[in-house]
Amino acid sequence: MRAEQKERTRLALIAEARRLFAERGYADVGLTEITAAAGVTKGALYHQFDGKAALFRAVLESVHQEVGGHVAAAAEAEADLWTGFAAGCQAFLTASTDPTRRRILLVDGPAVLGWAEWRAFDEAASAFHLEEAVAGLMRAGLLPERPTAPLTRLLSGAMNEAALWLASEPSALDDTRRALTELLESLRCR
Amino acid sequence: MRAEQKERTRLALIAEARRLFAERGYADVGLTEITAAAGVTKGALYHQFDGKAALFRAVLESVHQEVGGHVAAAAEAEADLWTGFAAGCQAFLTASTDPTRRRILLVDGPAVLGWAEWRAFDEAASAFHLEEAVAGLMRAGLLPERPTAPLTRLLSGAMNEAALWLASEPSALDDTRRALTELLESLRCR
DNA sequence: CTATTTCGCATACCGACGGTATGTCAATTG
DNA sequence: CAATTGACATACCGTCGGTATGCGAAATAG
Repeated sequence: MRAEQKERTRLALIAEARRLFAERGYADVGLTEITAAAGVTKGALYHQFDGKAALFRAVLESVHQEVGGHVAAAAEAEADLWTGFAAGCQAFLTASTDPTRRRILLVDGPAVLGWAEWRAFDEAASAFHLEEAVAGLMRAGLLPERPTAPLTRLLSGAMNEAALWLASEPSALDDTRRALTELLESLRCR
Repeated sequence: MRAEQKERTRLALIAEARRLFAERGYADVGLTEITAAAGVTKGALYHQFDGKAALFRAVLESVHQEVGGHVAAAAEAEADLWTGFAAGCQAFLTASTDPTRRRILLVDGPAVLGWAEWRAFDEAASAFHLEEAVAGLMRAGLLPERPTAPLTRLLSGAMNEAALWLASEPSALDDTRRALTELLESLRCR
């Protein structure tokens, strides 16, 4: 079938683009290199995507879905609401630190798509879980009742930055996980 | 004097580049437009800087210095150690939200220079104050004794993200300032 | 089983961009 | 005042993202 062939090309382009973007960054990778790695030509790329930014968007989407999946899985594996929340945060930290995701997700993402669009993706994936969790914890009396959005942004940013930092200081992993746990605990209602 | 002329050209290029980068982002502004706005040609630019990225580096440096100055001024205006810390954080939030700084500092900065180099700039300016403050608060017994670096990164990231978010939700300013204050207070030793 | 259409993709090409090599002229210096 | 420096302009190059067009195989109709 032709549709299968089309999908194969799409997936190959996304996979190779993701690999190269993760290694060297969006700006330093040309379409020629991506298409060559995927075994097609620029014509194929422009048949599948609206341009370089659109290809990046597709890559970012796959990254976001993976991260969101890890976060949700870790959170749901815990019975307790608070424990699930903490586990989700740690899972987010781990998933975002992964070198196949970090740069695409946290560095190039906002710059290429603009922060507003990047945030829309973030919201649809991992940040959605985070804000839902925050809201749930407030309802359960585990966090003080406040507007959820600002706290969610603060927490999201803290974890994003920590993930980037861990890339350059991998030995600080344990300390960082502890610091994150303590930060969350300090917010908890007693 | 010739040196004065050189400095004038440098400053004009930095000023115009900053304005344009802040408005439309690094990738969408060509050197032709920058040099035209500064009243010189590309030759002058390449005489002063090693390239587009080097010009951006100079721009980022000026932004960082401004932010660092605001943070330090706000912190030193308070007599109390903790109050100065909190004021510095709020000042950082305000200074980073400014549209002439936000995009350059928080979005394009990491993408253009790479996160590692961006962080070196951050460290030299505002993050230095932050980590010093955290260390001082631990010595004074106002924060639990822990490794300073992870907590500093978490706080820095939280404020960065909040600043970006405020750009799209300016009405949330008060809520966000409160949320930041409460976050800091919750960390404080009692 | 051919004729025709469809569509995934390759090829060839364009304008614009970042970057470089070279030229020029005023300010400095001895 | 001759020689030199250096701040800058001009002209040019290679490469990139993007577009227009054509081809050939698979799907579909008669």
